[in-house]
Amino acid sequence: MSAEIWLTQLHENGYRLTDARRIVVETVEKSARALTPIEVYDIARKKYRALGLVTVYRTLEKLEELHLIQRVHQPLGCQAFISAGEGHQHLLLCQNCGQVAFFEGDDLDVLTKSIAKKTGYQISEHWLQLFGLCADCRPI
Amino acid sequence: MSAEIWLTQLHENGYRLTDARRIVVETVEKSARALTPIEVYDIARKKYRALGLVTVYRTLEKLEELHLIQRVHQPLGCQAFISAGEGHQHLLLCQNCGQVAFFEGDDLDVLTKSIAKKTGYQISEHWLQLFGLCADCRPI
DNA sequence: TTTGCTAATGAAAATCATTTTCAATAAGTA
DNA sequence: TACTTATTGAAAATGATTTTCATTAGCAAA
Repeated sequence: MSAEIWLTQLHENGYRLTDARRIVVETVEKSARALTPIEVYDIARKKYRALGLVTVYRTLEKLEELHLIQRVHQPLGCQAFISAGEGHQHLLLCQNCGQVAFFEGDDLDVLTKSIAKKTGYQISEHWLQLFGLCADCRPI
Repeated sequence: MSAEIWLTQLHENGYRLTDARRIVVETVEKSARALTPIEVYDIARKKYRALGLVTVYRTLEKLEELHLIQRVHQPLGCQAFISAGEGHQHLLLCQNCGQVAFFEGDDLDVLTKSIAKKTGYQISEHWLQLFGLCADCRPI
């Protein structure tokens, strides 16, 4: 997914294309790890000094609404965002460098059905996230 | 797990048993759904008027540290706590009433190993959470 | 092009959750 | 019972996020 596609998506949904939005989109889209609003602000401001933090919050909000980015939940906090994978994807986070990898939702169906039977719940969604060390960070 | 056991755990770890702690423990332990600090405060204060919100925060912090409660991550926020299950457990949340059910981590090993192979990550932890409607809330 | 409407902006203020500070109190041991 | 010190609640401080508002700029229509 490229920055252009994100901008097109914004435009098609009635949002105007501004310099501030272009910079925020580019920053988030480029990053291999999840970024908090402040981090986006700090990085983006290197290229666009006038950018306001409020605009970062507002742009992230819109990108999330369009499912172009997703919030990443971690033990230390849940304010960071990463580019959303296409389709139903799960996250794999490197605990050392923060790099995020995506993987397919594969088969949780069997587990889900068994849990539904045991608990009486009607299950409609699941969150799965793995933590570990990426190929670069793990010990040899 | 009963409130008494939690209090014993606190005591054994060098913490004093106070009325404030007893009330907070009882409130969280009794609840079938995850409660935020403010919710704990509001409920607990009905029985113990003098309770301070700060004490709620501090008590929850200690209970989490002793793994007696755990934080629950949800789309709308991640500040709520629920009594922790014993051993490695996952959560199943009712999207209507908020009730929380626990289930065993069962076998994610196969999936985990396959993902590790594909991505090159060394995987050490996983988070799995299911959402749905509990037996009482689901349509007939 | 140029114009005009209005969405979008950034700064400052407001809000909300959480943490820190501090003097008074009370738990639990000696 | 007395003493030590962890714990308390109130108030202040902090930090993240949201709201307000006057100004600016995107972009559709002329």
